[in-house]
Amino acid sequence: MLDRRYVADNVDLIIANCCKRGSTADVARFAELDRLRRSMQADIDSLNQQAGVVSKSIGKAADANQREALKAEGRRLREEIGASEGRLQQIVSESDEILRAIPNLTHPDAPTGGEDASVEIRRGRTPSPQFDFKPLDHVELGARLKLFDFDAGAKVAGHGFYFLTNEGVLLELALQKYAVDLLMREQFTVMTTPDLARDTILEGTGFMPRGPETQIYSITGSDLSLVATAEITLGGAMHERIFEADELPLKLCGISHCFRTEAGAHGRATRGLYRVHQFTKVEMFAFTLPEQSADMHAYLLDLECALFDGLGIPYRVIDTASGDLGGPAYRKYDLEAWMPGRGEQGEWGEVTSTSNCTDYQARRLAIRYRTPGEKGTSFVHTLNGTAIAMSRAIIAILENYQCADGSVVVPEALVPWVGTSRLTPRG
RNA sequence: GGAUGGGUGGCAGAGCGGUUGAAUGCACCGGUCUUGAAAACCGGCAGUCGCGAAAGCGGCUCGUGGGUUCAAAUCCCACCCCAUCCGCCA
Repeated sequence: MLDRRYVADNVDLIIANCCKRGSTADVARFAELDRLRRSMQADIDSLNQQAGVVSKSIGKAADANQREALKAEGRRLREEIGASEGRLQQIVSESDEILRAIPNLTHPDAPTGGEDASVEIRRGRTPSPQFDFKPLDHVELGARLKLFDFDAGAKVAGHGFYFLTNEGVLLELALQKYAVDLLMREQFTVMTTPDLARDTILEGTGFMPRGPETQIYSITGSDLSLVATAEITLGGAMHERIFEADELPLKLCGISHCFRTEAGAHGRATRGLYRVHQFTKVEMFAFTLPEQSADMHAYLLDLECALFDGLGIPYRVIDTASGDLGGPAYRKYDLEAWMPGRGEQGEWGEVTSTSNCTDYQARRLAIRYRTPGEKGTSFVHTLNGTAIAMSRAIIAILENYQCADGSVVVPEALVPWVGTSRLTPRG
């Protein structure tokens, strides 16, 4: 959420930004409502003041007659106030709804436009593999190696769910340990996190539970939803927190399951592990001072690169275009890994993403910091980044490390935990 | 699921229906003292919204929402949250 005052004072700028972002938020309507709100607030304030004066005078009334007259006057004023407040409340709630839908500002260097406008800014250290055979996709590889069971997943929970089996499990555990080890070396505080969160926390983080187009599973009869990412819980963990400036930046890393309905995504790259309703993810999250967030963002991106370089997976880095940033992000970088088994010739597929949300999440989550010697508090900046999303990392590993005989080499970095350097087909 | 207790300013913690936006302590800021620091002492110190160029003025806020009243942190109702104990349980 942006600052109400800032939006009201910069309507043209905000409209232009919404346009870049592909947001349909009715900013002009917001501005109109906010003007109305201000003038009504002024009226109510003055009525309140009058009522207060009347109330105080009752105690000093000369006689019973005067007292009754004053009481009547007070009653009349309060009724008038009540009516005005009702109308004001409607205006506020309508304008709030618009305000919440307005996306964050956009970094001036972020490319403008839709998905096609996104810009590749970097390649990973590992070149794309050249096969002298027709590479298989991860579904086929996994079937031969018995790494997952989609039939059982569908039987138990429906399409989009799966069981990991055998070394598939070891791969996932290895990836988690690999990511966590690196992040602990980088002084992140590692934690496992709740897989459910209150709707207020989801909303504070910029997710919309229970809408018609929601990506979120909700628990009926409660205000809880399954989290779509640990970003929600890690950000929510500091709800209403006031940091001392010297406590920042704070770097957290959370392991959670992620649940997504993927509403409206049917038919699009739904094969195998690519788009599933549940996966496990190691997520990075940072709280910073405003002046630290740009550097932190670059740092999170570097860590994502280091993780995938360390796995020997080819990837490219995308500077996400304005129309694809979603609500909270001010700027976003995606890592897209090369997936040789996708499509006809192989395709890039998103494996991680890191966003600088500036103060957009912090405002709704009420996460602030205090600077010694300065009055008041300011909102922190929040950033998030995928360390490793298990399902997609597994796709990238299987497809890039496959051999002509259907075996798959285990990335050097994972061998200690997988316990073998090669996965071979089982009879 | 059952029982009890509790939600007040950055924290801790008082609070009689009107003079309490809120005692007190801690923390914090400024000052005196000191070579410096500590201690002691003096002073200041909630947030937010509106009007205003500013100084300032005014409103609202004591978990949330309703109610009683001229007037509610204080009385009534509902709900939410937190803690502890009991039951169940990995």
